[in-house]
Amino acid sequence: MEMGIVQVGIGSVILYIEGNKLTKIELSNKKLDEKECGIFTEQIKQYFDGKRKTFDFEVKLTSGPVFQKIWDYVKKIPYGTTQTYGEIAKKLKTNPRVIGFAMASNPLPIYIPCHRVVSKKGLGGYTGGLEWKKYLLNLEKKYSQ
DNA sequence: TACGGAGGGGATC
DNA sequence: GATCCCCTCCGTA
Repeated sequence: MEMGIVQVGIGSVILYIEGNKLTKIELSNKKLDEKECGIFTEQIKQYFDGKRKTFDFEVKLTSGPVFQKIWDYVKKIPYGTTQTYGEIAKKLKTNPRVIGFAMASNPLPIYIPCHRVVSKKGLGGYTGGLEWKKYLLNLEKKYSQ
């Protein structure tokens, strides 16, 4: 299992790579030492520089069919925009509750832009902490203009 | 089989 | 507005 670390303004992004595929992304609020790891760290860096809006490396997702569907849909939410749990639930003919659960168990934040999924009333929650969610939304807002 | 989770909407005060 | 309550449902243990 290989590992890559990218340092960003708010903390560090830790990437876990198995074979040629990204298996897990972890968000840390600590400043960790950077560690290059091929296209994975490269694309993440570009994303945080506002130079990249989509990722095209291989990933490994292991979960049930419903979550796969939800993640696939979330991946298609355009850069710089947001959608509510309710809207997505309606599109996929399921419950907002299920969407929330899918986001919470999503192993690949950023790659699957769950920060673009917000609650109808506010921000909703975020696995790596709400600071990250705000940071990412702000970043995309800044670079999508 | 039971349980919980990053929501939503309606009823009520 | 602010609570409360009930809906609903997939993955994990």
